[in-house]
Amino acid sequence: MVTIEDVARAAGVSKGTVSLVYSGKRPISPATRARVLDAAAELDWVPSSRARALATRRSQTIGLVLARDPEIIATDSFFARFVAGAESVLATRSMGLLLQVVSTPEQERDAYRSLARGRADAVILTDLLVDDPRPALLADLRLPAVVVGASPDPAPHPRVLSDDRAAVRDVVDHLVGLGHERIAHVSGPAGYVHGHDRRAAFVDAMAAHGLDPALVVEGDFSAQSGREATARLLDADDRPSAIVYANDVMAIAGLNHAQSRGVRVPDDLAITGFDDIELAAHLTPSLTTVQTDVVSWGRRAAEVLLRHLDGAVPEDAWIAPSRLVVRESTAGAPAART
Amino acid sequence: MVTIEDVARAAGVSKGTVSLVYSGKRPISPATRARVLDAAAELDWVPSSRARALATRRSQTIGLVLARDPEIIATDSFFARFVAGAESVLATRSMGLLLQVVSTPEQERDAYRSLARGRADAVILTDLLVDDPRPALLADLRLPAVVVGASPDPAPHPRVLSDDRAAVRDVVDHLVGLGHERIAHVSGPAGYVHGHDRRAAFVDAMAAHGLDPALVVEGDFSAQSGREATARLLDADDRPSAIVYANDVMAIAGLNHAQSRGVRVPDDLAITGFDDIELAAHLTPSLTTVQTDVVSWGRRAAEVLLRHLDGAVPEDAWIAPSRLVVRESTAGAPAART
DNA sequence: GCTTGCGATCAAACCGGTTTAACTGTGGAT
DNA sequence: ATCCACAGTTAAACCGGTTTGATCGCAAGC
Repeated sequence: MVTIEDVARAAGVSKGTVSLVYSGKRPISPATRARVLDAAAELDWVPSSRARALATRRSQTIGLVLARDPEIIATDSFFARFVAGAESVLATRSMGLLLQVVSTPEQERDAYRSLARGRADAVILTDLLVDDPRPALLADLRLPAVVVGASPDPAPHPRVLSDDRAAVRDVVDHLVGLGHERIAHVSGPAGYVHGHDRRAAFVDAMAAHGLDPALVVEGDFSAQSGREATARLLDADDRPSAIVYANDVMAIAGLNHAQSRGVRVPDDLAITGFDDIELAAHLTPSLTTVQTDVVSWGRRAAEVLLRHLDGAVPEDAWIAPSRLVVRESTAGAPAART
Repeated sequence: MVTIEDVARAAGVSKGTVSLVYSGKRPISPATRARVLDAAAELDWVPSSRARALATRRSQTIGLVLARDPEIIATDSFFARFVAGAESVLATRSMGLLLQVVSTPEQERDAYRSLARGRADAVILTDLLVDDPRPALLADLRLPAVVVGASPDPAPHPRVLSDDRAAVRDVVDHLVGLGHERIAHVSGPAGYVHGHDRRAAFVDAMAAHGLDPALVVEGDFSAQSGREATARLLDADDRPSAIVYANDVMAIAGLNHAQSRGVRVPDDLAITGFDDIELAAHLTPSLTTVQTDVVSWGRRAAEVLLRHLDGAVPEDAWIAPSRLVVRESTAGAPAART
């Protein structure tokens, strides 16, 4: 394996000089620079990132720890889009994204500790729990971080935020505008901040219209749970004329379940999703949903972190608010109730 | 930052001894071991992975370079499931998965070079192109690798394989069994080995039944392309009575397009997908498809790589063959043709 | 003519671990 | 009593870069 020493020898300089040629931290004469670069090219030398990481105390890596069951990550469209967005920014600095999937709280703690001890320069925190121990842990480990999505307000870390409340309000306004009054909500897991927040936004929006926001069922973002929640709502005495789902997957499963028991969508039941996954536009009926720009979330998170690492004062970043996309699943007024 | 030196001092031993306590490469007396562990716990010390990486020439990291447009990665269900599977194995050795997304061939080359220079101990190769330069590049860089899915036969790297041909044959057999004769195929991009192979398998299976395998349209796995390919097939003079899609997303988009022009599924047109994504079972009609265990792919790929790194002779691994899952989109015999 | 200043370079220390060759003390064999 | 084997430990070299204080040659300033 060829080292900086070999390059230095070939160019007739010291290794310090070779290093300076690459870092540019001190002036180097054009002649020397050329000799060094030639020698490096000749020997096909690339600096060892391991050695560089040790010397600079930077590993050029951002950590992302996912504390979920692998199967759930798999079905979650958020994950892949977010990672793609973050990477598109990190790549410009030739930084990498180090993924770790853990299943127990101890594993999670260890993962963050090992990241803090040199595997990563900073981490991205997603899926915040209502009482999440991680911000405190990271502050303790002195590991720079960015929090994606809402987090408790006196935030120790910069955040990437988007106004979901407005989008939820738009959805409810849209349905009310069509004449719906009994509107139900299938939420995400209440333990998560975003699930919690969207549900609160739904309750608020309903209250703003003087409607009863009691029809809320908790789901877990899976198709299975969307189907079950829908069944529960349709079995109720006074079934809703519209259901607002916290993501598209649950909405699609609900849509299908409704159709399978002869409930017509949108005539008997209006349905809205959240995310705007690729398939939402390709269903029968196509799905009214809220378009979230998850790729931008990833991009912004990476940007915030890079600025942070560059020494700037960490600042929250806002994403353009999610946008309601009206399609067929909410077309027309609700059928007259009996 | 507390170092191994501090721990050694606190325990009254040399740093070499501290190191040996953790690596277990030489016998250490129980008394010393206890003193060292106590001191480490007291000081809250965890070995620096950067220093360890330099000294051991191992970074405890597997690289995964994705040469695709970020937006496409996002829609691909393969990616998240595969990563989850791989991580579930790597986690047991506290290894990480380093992701890099690149968009140009030069970036790709650089990414692999930098991985080879210490960022990763090995890499996973997915989405092989028909004439992929990467196996040769990696061999050149002396970077251990595992290839996921088919690869040209005198393979320089161990592979993780699954018999897609059999699954495609099952699909065709199933449709022929129902009485279909004009069966079309919407393939994946022909530049990819797996897309190429599945298409070849389709052609073979049709030939085995003495049927004309000419109705093949190339797609790119996106919903958009599924819809367009379907439109083209349904516009043809002699439209097919069944369409075999190379993935579920294209199949669902095709299903929707057919329905939107009044073609009944499965009565007028039978449809099959490939992947068995979560939503496939939750559509109207639910989708007949091929269940691929992508999580296992990821798991096996990681296992092969770890064994390789442990010094074992690299060996190909086989995944249980994909399984046909019959649902409503192919129910019943085709309507009588006019 | 002698300092002063400065651009260019070098040697050595350093980052924080692992690994090796050598050393010590103890008990068993001869 | 002497030698040997061996478990337990250490000091020092090493991994491959970066960074710093010192050095050197040379032109400008007085």
